[in-house]
Amino acid sequence: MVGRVDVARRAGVSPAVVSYVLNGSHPVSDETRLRVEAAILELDYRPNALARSLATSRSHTLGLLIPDSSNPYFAELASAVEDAALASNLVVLLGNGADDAGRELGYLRAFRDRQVDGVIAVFGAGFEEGWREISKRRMPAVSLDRLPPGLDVPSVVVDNIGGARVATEHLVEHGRRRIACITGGAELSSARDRARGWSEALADAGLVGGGVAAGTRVGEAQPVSPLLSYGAFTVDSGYTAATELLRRDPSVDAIFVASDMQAMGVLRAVADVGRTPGADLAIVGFDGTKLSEYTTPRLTTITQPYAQLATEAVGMLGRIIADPASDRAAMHLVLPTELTRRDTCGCGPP
Amino acid sequence: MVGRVDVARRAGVSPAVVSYVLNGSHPVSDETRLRVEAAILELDYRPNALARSLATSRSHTLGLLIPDSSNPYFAELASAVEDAALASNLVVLLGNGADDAGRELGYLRAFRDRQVDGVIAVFGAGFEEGWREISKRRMPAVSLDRLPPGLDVPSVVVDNIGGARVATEHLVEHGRRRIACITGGAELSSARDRARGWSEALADAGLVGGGVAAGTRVGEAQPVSPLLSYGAFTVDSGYTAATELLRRDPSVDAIFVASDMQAMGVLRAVADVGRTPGADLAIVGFDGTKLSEYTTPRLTTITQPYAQLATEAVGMLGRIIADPASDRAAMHLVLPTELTRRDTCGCGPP
DNA sequence: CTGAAAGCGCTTACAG
DNA sequence: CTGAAAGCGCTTACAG
Repeated sequence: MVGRVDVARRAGVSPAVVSYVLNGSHPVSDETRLRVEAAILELDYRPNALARSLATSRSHTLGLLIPDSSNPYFAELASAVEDAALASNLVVLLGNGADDAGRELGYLRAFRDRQVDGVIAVFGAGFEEGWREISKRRMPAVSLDRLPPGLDVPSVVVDNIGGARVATEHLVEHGRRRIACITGGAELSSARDRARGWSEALADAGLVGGGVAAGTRVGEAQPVSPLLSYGAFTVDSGYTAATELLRRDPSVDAIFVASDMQAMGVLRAVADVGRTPGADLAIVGFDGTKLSEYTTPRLTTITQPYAQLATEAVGMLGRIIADPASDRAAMHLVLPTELTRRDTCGCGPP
Repeated sequence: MVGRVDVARRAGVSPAVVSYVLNGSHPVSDETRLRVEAAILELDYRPNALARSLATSRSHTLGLLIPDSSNPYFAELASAVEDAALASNLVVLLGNGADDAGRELGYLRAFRDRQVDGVIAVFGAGFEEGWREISKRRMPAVSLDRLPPGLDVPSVVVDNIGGARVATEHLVEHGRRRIACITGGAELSSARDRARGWSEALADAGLVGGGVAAGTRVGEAQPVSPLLSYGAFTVDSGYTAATELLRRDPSVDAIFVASDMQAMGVLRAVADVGRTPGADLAIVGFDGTKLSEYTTPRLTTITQPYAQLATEAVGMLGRIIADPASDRAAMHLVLPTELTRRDTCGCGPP
């Protein structure tokens, strides 16, 4: 492998000078610079990033922790983060926590060992242990998509309560009266806040169904309403929940589903029991994944601003890296969502 | 940050000894080992992987290049690779080529600069330039999911021709006579081979529609049959292609769609024109993504062995890394697919 | 503007 | 079994 020394020799300068022209941090005469640049090109030299990182304490690498990278929603989110990282000249080290606290912690350590400049984490099972590790190691980090239970950490999330309210209100506008909610894991702020928004909207409309034990912490959230079902943000979970819900209470005339993946499962379950989405059962999802546009019928959903979420998260991380002493507790960003009207709510053909 | 020297001081030994117990590569007295281990625990010391890599020339990091990581099929494939990598104690550096040759090359360089132990690549647009870079830099690498046009490189792929044949034959068994094919980009071996399998099955059954300019290279593949449509492995592409196809030729009674994502778009298009999948139009997809189980109607598809593909790819890469002089040209693996019968083919309710 | 030298945090012959 | 020392490939004061 050709190294800096080879370039120096070829250009007839000292190795240090090669670094100087590489980094442009030091004055170099034009004539010398040209010779070195020529040598670099001729030898097709590329500096060893590891050695450089060791010397500079900057790896230009970002650790990204995702709870389930094969889930299309997270895949879209991760892809957006990667784009934003690339724009900041950062390469992504990817960790799929697989909703396992041990695995999440393992990746966090692997990231730290490799001296990532920072991490963007969507924690699953191991939020508390994970964040403790991050704090202990003083790693720059921002929590994306969800908030840790009871911890004050830099975060970028969407207005889950607001989005869920809009979704539910839209269902109410369509004349629905018995509106259920199928959401994700009760330990996730995103899942709980979406249930909360649904609950609040119902209360405002004078409808029954509310009561989510709002503001609860891990373990405390209970499906206090028979119309509310906690599960997981997966297709299977949505399928199971809807099957169960419709069996238990056929009078349900609408469902706010807190993720598109679950909504796809719900659509399947609804077809199984012979109901017609958009007609005798209105449905609104959450996420606005690319796929939501192609379901049959088309899914009405709450669209998240992926690119913006990613850009803001990377930006926030950049600020923390630049100024480690910055007040991280004050870094919280909540982005708005948007209602995308399609067919399952009743706006279009069933 | 606590370093090896701190541990050494605390344990009352030389820094070298800390390395010895860390790596277990050198004899150390039990008593000393215990003292060092205690110091490591007390100081919560973790070795700097960058420094270690610089000294050992092994980064325990793998570069994974994906053409579109937000596409659910690739997300599942990437996730499988990550699992396999983890099992081999490798962390994944992820690059989303975004079907852009320049971006692919950029990631390849970023991987090399960071001294990845090897790369697993699913090339999009820049197969040739990308592989040239890999060869020039002598990076251990294996091509996953597709073969480069005209290049002999280590690869792990699925039996695309065979799978497509099975899919098409199944359609024939259902009594279909006018069977179209919607596939991916004509420059991709996977897309071409699936079209080829379809064509061969038609010929075997004495049906019209064949002719894919089989064995073609980039740019030469032409949609020689009006029943064959090249596009891209995305939902939108599938939607567009099916809309166009059904408008042009309403007599089509079946479609073999070469990817599940496209099939989801096809399902949407079919609903738009008022046809009924599984009844007056049979459909079989390809990939066996998790989502395919939840479409309405349920998608019959050719299932790929994700975990096995990933494990074999990582294993092959491991062999190349272990023995750089190994005969890479001889490393080719083709795994079988499986027909998953559901509803869109006519086996189940429409 | 240029270069010798120390340092980044490890590994690993080699000598003792 | 233990340790001093060279080396991995860079960066960056510091002196000239």
